Amino acid sequence: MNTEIGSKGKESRRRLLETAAIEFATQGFHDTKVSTIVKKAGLTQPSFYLYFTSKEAIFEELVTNFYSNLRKLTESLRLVSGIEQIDVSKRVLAAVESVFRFLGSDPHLTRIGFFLSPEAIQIKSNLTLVLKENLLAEQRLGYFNPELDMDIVAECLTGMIVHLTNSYLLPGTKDSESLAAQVVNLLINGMLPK
Amino acid sequence: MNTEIGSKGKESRRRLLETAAIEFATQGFHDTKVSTIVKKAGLTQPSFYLYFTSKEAIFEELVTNFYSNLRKLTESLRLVSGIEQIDVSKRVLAAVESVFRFLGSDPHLTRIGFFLSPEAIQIKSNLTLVLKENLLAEQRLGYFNPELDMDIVAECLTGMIVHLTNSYLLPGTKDSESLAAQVVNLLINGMLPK
Amino acid sequence: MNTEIGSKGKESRRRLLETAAIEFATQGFHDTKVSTIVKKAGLTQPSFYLYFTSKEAIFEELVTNFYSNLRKLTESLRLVSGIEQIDVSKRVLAAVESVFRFLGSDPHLTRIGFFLSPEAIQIKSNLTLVLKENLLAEQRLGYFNPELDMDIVAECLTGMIVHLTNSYLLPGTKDSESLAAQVVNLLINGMLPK
Amino acid sequence: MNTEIGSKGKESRRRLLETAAIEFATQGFHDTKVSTIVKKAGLTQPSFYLYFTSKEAIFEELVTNFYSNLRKLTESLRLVSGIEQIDVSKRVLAAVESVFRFLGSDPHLTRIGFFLSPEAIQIKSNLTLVLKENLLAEQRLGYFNPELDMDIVAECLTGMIVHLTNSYLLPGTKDSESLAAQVVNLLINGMLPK
DNA sequence: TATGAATGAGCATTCATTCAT
DNA sequence: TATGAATGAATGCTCATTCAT
Repeated sequence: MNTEIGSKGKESRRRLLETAAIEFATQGFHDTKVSTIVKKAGLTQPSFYLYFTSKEAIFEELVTNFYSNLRKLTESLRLVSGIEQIDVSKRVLAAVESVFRFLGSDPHLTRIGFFLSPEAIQIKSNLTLVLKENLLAEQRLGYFNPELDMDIVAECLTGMIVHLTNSYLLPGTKDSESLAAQVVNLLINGMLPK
Repeated sequence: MNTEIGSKGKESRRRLLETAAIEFATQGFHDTKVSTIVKKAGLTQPSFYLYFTSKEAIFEELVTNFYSNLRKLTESLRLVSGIEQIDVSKRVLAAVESVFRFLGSDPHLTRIGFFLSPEAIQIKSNLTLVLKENLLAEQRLGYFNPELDMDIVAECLTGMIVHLTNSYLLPGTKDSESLAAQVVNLLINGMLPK
Repeated sequence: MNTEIGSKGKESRRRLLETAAIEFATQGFHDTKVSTIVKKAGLTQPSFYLYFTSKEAIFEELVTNFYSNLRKLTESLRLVSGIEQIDVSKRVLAAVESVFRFLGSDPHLTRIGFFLSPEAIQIKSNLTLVLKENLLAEQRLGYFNPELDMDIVAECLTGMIVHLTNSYLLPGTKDSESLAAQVVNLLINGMLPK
Repeated sequence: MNTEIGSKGKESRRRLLETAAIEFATQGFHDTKVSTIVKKAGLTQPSFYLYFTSKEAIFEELVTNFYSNLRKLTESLRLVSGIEQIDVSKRVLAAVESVFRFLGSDPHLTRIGFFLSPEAIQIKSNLTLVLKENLLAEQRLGYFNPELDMDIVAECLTGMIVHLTNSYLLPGTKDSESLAAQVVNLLINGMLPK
């Protein structure tokens, strides 16, 4: 931990992170053994501790990576809301689509951050928050029913996204675009016949 | 060894299940120790194995309990759909409300069955299935937009229910009735202004 | 750690303490392995942790045992000082002799308490203190040179005792009585010819 | 690999020895890590093995340094005994004083040689030996009580010196001169009133 | 029905040491 | 003369589980 890490070390460290992500995502935290990680990364146990202080630490780093990526996404969502778009549906659709695309971009990390980490609740609520803000802005502009409690709406949207991610996106059964389209259509138009 | 369990034994067994449910729900499977369960249940470790063959077994029994309760609920939902009700909203509301009430009735078991068990996906899909069937029936009767893919709608509904359960119901922040009302209103009417 | 310890358990615990004392005394703390202790005590590693929370804990218990035995001795020395004795030499001799006898009674514990434990300094200073008090009492009664700094004298006496214990008593080269006699004679009469 | 050590290398080697002495003296052998030594010496682990074959080796070298310094001292003590001095007390005092001064000159090395090394007993007995020889010479000249067993007297003197070194000299509470004065006075005159 | 005592199997972590450069 | 990277070999400790009573 003392010595500076050169390019070879960085590569080893990267490989450990990558392998660990797969293991954690598929086996869970406890059933993932340090011995397995290093074996699959082509290293030995002591090397692991050259780069990470503990099994907890590498897990936490993965969670943090996911979280900070998610934050970048939510930042961008906040900005997008200002950009002009033809109609509300399209604007919301674009947002939800980008969320699904993000979640599908690194399935292992998503599984870890959303379903395995103790901070999952906090992480999800970060997403909920930005969704709510955008929805509130639209509501103020008169695009949405003013009686809706946007706290709940945002939670519902998060719930749908999380669940569909688990059911269709991570297994690869459906793609981000079609999921987003259906979620947004349902949410905006409701179920009643036209 | 294989003698029938008397009343005292039944009581011990019940206490173990009860304690285990709390521990599993709050600590997770791996961080729950058999030693802790028995200590809190006022027994010793060997006694545990008088009633359960393993730590996995008691966990599985809790999951099974949750699952079979859920099945009873879904059976009742199927029946209810036949019963006459003034309008669609009321019928759907009644269903969603009963689901929330069920999920809130034993929070520890819900947490275990929905969030901790490896069968969580299967269990949720059982709920999704019955929701879908009911929605399909209404759709066939013309109450819902015929273009809606009820598979997705049901998954979305499940997603909302699961997430709100986690965010509001289990922590006790909101009650089943208000949660159900808001979910159903949103789902049926959508977000557009009237 | 939870369950009450019955007679069989007490015996196992005693055996572990006994074995550990030998190992620590002969190998030192770090070179004593828990695996060795349990093997020599006829047990397995987990059993060790049934009775002691850690390797540090069993070591500390041995140190504490030594220390509390020593305290009993020093208490008795304090009392003895009141008892009438023919002359000073005899009184001092009796005290020093009892110290040597104590130190020789459990050589392993003595080695641990005096030479291996981090509290060794404190433990020795406890002995020094009681020696000083007794010497001071005699000095006040006019039996000793009033110019002597009894702090230093007591430290010197402790130093002699500790060193001779290490050089002659623990190896078994000389016995308590002769060691005490020579130390006391030297200390009281000095080296000058009569 | 086997090249001579240049001035830069000598400096590194010296720094390692110096740092190691501090670490060993304050942490003990096992709790001193090679990684810590090199870090504090501003080097890396492989460099350590450029100068010392093992952790044991550097420790041994420190012990040897102490031992050979001590031998120089004992040689000088042997010589001094021939030099004329006004009276016995002064001669003995000079000897004890020089011992204390030596022991106080490099506290870390003293701690290592006297209290940490496995050869501590042998090292101390070297000191004891020369003290005994000097005392015996004086005794033969009639300056000391002919009945005294000089083996024991020398051991006692060593014990006092060692203990006072630990209690007062190394902590810096008292200086060599006053310690020597009190030890010698006590030893020569004894405790009885004049 | 219950328990005091014991254990097999495993796991994270540490550290002195070395290889290749 | 120096170091980034890596490792062999241990070791303390935990936990679910069982034996004998």
